[in-house]
Amino acid sequence: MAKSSSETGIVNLGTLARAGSHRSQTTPDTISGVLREAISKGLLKAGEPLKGDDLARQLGVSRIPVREALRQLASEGLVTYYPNRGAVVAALTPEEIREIYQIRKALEAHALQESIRQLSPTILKKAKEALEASRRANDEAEWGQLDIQFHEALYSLENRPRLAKMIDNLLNTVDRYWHIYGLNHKQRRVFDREHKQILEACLQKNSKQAVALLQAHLDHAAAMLIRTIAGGAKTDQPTKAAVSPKRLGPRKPTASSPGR
Amino acid sequence: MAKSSSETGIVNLGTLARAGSHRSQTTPDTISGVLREAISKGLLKAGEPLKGDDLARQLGVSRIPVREALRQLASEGLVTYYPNRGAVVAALTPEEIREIYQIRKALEAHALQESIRQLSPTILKKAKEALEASRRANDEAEWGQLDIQFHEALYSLENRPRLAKMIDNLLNTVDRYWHIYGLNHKQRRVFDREHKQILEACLQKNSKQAVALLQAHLDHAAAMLIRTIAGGAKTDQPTKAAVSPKRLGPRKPTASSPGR
DNA sequence: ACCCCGAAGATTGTATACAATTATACACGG
DNA sequence: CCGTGTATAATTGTATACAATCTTCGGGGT
Repeated sequence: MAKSSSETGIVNLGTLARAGSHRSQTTPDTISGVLREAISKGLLKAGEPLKGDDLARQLGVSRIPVREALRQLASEGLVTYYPNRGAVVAALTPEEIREIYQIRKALEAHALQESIRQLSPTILKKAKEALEASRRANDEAEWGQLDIQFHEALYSLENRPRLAKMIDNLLNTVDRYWHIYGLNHKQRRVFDREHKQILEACLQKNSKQAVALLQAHLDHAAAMLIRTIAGGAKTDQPTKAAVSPKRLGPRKPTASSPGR
Repeated sequence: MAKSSSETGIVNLGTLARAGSHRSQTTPDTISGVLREAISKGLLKAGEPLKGDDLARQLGVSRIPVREALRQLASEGLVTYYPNRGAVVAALTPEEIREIYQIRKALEAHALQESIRQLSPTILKKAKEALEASRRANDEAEWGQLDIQFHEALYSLENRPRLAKMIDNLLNTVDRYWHIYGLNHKQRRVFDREHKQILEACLQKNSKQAVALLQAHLDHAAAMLIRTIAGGAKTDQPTKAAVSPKRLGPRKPTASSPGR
């Protein structure tokens, strides 16, 4: 078999698979985990084709489990599936990002509201520590992790697995744009102050204010991100205009959603 | 090959596949559509194993596309996947149902709030018609369909595909319990009155009240459903205790969720 | 009788092979 | 030069075959 055209990017997924904490019980889950991380961290560019053969070879498996992983990611919205033409990393329009942040606002506000009455000192301490650690973080990725830890600590998601999954899913979907533009870094000051305010409201069990502050925080983040993406000359790919190496036509992707 | 043990229930999926509107572009989507419908309509009982071989034979395909469909449904939460032991129809505990309704409340309240300012007369008329048609509906399923139409008309989900998908997904997940217990029928009066009130608030563009009424409506529905399930001697299966023909052990299912 | 162990059957998991579809390159006619 | 049609290559989609795992059932030991 002659070498396949483009080796699906610069990233070595095989390495990621072995190095990372992706030792799942099943092969497709391992693969979807690796790809999820690669996508949410911005290592794979939006629009980039995810070819079954390439991925399979890089990961040392056949295309069957790869297909299953891709289908799962498609169902999560991280990947767009074009029938008979394969999967590409999902590209989000500013409008979609806006929608996602609106949904996040609704879900996370709900999560915090429910959580705030039963916030134990232990949890509050954990949130505070994440916040403080984030001030000392010295790279983008670490700050992002701690940001998420801070938020999720306050939400008390342990007993609400569905809510947790939905929020995580939305986070994963937008995360990469923060990484790509290095926005976390630029906004650290602002976000840190907002986090501090939210935490204070939680300490005072002032749920109304905490929720309002959280919503404002998410609004700011969304506005920042959308402004950067829409306005920024620099779109998704670092230098050259290669959004879709093999550009995929205008055909619509599978809805894959419940039909009503 | 000797005949496989149990033919995956009483339902003839092959028929459903050909009869219904499940002519999707891809085989796995067709299959997931059929199964989604069968599950959400309550034709497949909670805990019932979904064996790859059976489904493949009934649908006239191989197990490969079936596996992909099952994985997608697992990602949607309609099916629970036990590694190396296959998939079963997801069983919801009262606690999970409560969680789902809380999430629905958050999402649908958001949807309605955003939608209400731009509700056109056309849309309001459509909602009203659905409501009126539901009064004339003479079976469970039809009423359910119109109920959903009424709600979704008011939410204006056309421009918010992710939100639409998430709401639909939650609906699909809990729907079968209403069908199984025939609860829609018993609650028609109450629900109809509540729908009417919501519609009136929308007509007056009173978004605050409309949202409050919607939330109360969902709270009532959740309470009703949970009371029935938890209290009802009749659990999920009609007569005999056959929740899991081949009972699946206590091993945990795959999380299949983003790992943090 | 009970429990532990092992073999047989059933079922899932995946690699391989092939069919179907789509993209690409190139010659041809306008 | 440009659009069009056709051959070729690349890629996806799925059936089949086989390996791995799990469940069940029965025998031997206690």
